[in-house]
Amino acid sequence: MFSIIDSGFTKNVHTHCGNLCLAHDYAVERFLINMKHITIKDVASLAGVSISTVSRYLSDPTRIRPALASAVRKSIKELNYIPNPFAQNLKSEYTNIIAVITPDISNQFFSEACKALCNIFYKNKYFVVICDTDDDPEKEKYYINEMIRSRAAGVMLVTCGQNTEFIQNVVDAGHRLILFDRMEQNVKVDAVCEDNFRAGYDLTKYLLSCGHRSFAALSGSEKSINMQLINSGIQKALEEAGVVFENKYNFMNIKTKEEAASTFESLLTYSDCPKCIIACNSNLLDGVVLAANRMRLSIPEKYAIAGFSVNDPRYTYPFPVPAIMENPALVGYEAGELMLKYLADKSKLQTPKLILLDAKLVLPEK
Amino acid sequence: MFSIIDSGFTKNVHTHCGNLCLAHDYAVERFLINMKHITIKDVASLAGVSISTVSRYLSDPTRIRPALASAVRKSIKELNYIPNPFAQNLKSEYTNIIAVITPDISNQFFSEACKALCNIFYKNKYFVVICDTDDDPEKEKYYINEMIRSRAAGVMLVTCGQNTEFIQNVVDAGHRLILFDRMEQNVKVDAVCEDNFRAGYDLTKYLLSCGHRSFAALSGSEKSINMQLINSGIQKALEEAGVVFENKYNFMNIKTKEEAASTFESLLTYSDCPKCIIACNSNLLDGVVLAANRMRLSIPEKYAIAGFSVNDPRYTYPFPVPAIMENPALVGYEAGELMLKYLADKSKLQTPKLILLDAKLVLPEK
DNA sequence: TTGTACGCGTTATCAG
DNA sequence: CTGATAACGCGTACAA
Repeated sequence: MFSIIDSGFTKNVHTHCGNLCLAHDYAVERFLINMKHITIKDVASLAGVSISTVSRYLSDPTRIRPALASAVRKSIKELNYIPNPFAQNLKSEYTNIIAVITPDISNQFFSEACKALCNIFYKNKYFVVICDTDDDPEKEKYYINEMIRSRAAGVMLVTCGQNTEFIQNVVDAGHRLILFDRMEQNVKVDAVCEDNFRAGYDLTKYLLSCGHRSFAALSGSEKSINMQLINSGIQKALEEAGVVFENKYNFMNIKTKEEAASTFESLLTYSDCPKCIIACNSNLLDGVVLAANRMRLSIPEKYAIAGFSVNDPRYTYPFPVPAIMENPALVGYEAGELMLKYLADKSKLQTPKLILLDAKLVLPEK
Repeated sequence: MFSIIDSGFTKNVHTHCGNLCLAHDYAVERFLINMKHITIKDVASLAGVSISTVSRYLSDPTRIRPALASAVRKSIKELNYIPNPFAQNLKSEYTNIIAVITPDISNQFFSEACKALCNIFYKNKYFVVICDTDDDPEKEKYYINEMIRSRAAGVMLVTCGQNTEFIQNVVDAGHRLILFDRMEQNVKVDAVCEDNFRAGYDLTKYLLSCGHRSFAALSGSEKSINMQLINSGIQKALEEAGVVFENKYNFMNIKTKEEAASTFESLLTYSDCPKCIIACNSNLLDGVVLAANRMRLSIPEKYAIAGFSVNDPRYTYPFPVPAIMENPALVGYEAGELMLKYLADKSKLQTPKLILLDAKLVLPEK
């Protein structure tokens, strides 16, 4: 990595496997005392061949005479030689770096998506670098710039939503960038997202079909595109059913699990408390369930709890909770596949597409 | 980044902020059509100055005549110039890359530790790169090798425990490597870990003080150093109290939350089922709590559940659960601070230390 | 098949 | 204060 895509891995086979286990005194001395890295020149002179012979050996050991090859191999082991990726890249201008830029690596959704991306790119001989932006637009810009500067082969981004123009310019400049999880409606860029509008709609339709008519909703940041889409979906379903959704029961900008729990608890003190509570993300759903457990509420007899979850609700909650099961691994996988397709195609300019993954409504078992 | 530590950031100030927003046709054309990056040479010729003048401008704009400085600035903007980090590093041999190598980024403990590391290094102008090894020794070796190859300034590693010799050699070769969360008892290397032996001991002592005398334990992989330490701690406390811990109630190698739940459920069918269940990691504790909720068990009246949790048990579980509260952010923070100290000291060889962070036993509120 | 020599983009040294 | 030039380590035409 940080090296040429097509030959970097071949080289590793010959030069890296276990090298460090055989650190020769000479190499250690040069490194520790002179702080000087072993170069191809050292290898060449020790092996008694020219630099190019070593270079050739690295790219394909069969291209040189067997006798020299073994001398070179010995020399490489002896000196514990590791090719300098910066010099390699200076020539090639290509790297196998894939940057994954997410707002919050400690969020289960993103960490699972990252995991999927790591796996898919590892298999395809790319090197994944994960960055955490804290949903800070400046940090996001910084990391994107740095990854472009590093000649990353591609950038997978979950944007905070406040770098619209910047992202458009990056894409226009010809860099391979794919959004995942969060779309940007005004940017011509590829994106792989879950269909959150549909998810909100489907879930609400189902709850209506169960006979529910009074709803409360808890959601995260109102700036979040996904929260907006989910809310639109919920609204649409309710409108179609002619159910009025009182605004005072639409709790926005709830950040933590505990905040969700206490919101639900205080909601229960209302005389006209809705019977069906929708939590619009995994964290909030956990919070609502926590509160229900604390209060030993009868679910789903007295109240119905529904929402969005990263985990399978059937095996996560102690009572029936119909929920849209998010699939971060699938989002990561699909986004990764799309990136791989672009990396394989040399063509850079394509009509950007928006891939919407189906929302999966998981119902309680009978 | 992937650039010189001391000057990379200064440069960013002048060259990167918002550059991409002003992509000039010329640059776009050169990049898209010729696939040729803009170099310092282009900037120099457009500005009508020499390469060295531009280079000087980049490192310190005040070092050249104001008139030329503004010409250079204009040229840089016009061409949307971004210094090539590979060329920079080829000269300097130093990077500000910090590699964070973890077994499973989707595990909450590690993702929170990574988050802490990202923050601390971002503040200190280092660039964090996260890698996921899946607890595969080969992947672990691969990533360590690649990061060394990339001249990473430091490597923060959560090892799978099967690369003992390899890690020792890396450290001996003078690379800055720090272990966190999991120690290696036979390697002379710095490590920052939670005191899991003490944690197991303290938790068990507390449970004994509550009057419990019959225990069951659920734990993860028996190969895991942390599981071993926790178990030793538990055993020690029990021995001291003269309580016999029946081996058949020591359930090892439980992997998933659901497996923990069903283990507990089947345990309840035993006629002599222990009254106190200890779950040795966060996931397993969640599973046991899930089962208890499902079965509406009276906790802590009929059974006591205790264990290890990443989250504050008082706000996570609907009933009292005494637990060792793991603190991944602190582990990350302390490990990061230690690395920063080493990076500041130029001295490379130190007696390695093992920093054990205190286990925090969180008791239910009265 | 092997070696020489040049260039990649940058920084640093040295002359002017 | 500025410009020419020599490195940095590697890959590769080109020459032998």
